[in-house]
Amino acid sequence: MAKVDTHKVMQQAERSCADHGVRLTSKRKHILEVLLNAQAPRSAYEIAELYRQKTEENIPVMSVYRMLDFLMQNSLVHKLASNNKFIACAHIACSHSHQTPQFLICDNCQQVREIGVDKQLIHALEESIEHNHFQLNSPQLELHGLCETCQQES
Amino acid sequence: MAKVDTHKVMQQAERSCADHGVRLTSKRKHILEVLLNAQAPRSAYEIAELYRQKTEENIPVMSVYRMLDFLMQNSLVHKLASNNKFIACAHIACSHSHQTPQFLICDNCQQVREIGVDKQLIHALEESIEHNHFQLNSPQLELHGLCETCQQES
DNA sequence: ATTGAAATGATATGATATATCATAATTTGT
DNA sequence: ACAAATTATGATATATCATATCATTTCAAT
Repeated sequence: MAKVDTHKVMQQAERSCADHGVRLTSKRKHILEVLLNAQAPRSAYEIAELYRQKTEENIPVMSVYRMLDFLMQNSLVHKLASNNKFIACAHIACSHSHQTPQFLICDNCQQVREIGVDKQLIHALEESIEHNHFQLNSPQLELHGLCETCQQES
Repeated sequence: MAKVDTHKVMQQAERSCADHGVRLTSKRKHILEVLLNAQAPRSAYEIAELYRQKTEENIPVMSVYRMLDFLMQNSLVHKLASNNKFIACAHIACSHSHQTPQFLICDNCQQVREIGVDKQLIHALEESIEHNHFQLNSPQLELHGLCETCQQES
């Protein structure tokens, strides 16, 4: 997870929500900040705990799930289906529109990189799949392996 | 899920286990048969229920998980991480060695096709990823969308 | 200020998965 | 054929992830 300028990202997130006429409430902001500051993907329950530490207020896990849903709908957060954890989008502050995210998940340290897989490659993948008469929804890829640091350790 | 000759597949599974010196017990066989006969991926709890119907014997879910682990280790079953369900490998009876599986998951009818994505494509994907200094474990891809039948219905 | 809509809380419960210790079945060495 | 060791399975408890539902609060528009 590359370091991000949390403040700048939050500003961009607020602007993006304002532009879309949706409300980035202070609780939703806290959730997003928790994820931005996290060093790895977090489960909803972990997020609730981090929220408590950060704000000294309890938050029901139910609410965390709802806020995560909101943040996902607005492309501020992604869910990693392969381990049931959530991660802040790495491209909130980027100007370009969001493409389908691709994740490299380190099975040793759990860190995740959100990469832009070559567009042509994705396109080719889609074509290959449509040969099978299958209509792709959203080709979010989650690829497991070892990050550079953890490769060196072993 | 294409129709398979269950009997033939089971024979091949037995041979494969024998070759590897591992025990395909009758309970493990039942679990595999349940998945071979299923029309879609099943959760461990669903498998336990199907097992009961098939054999008229109760089986603890804990045991189901263990047997699924065994079957996965021996490439007879795959787990779909994106929906926490299990599926029999579509290539048990194929002679060629198992490659990394790629799944097309229909979000409408839940059916899954295990396809061979073009090898070159996978290779290109791996290269792109290694540009990011990431060492891929096993690029199992799970792609969500609509199968041919369900496209026509909508 | 009133009202309607959206957000959040509270509570319950369902669904998925693992830890751990006990028992049974199978294999192995003699 | 028997005992010991290994492997497989059972039983029980509990952790973890997620959703359903109804109540209350907050916010925005008039």
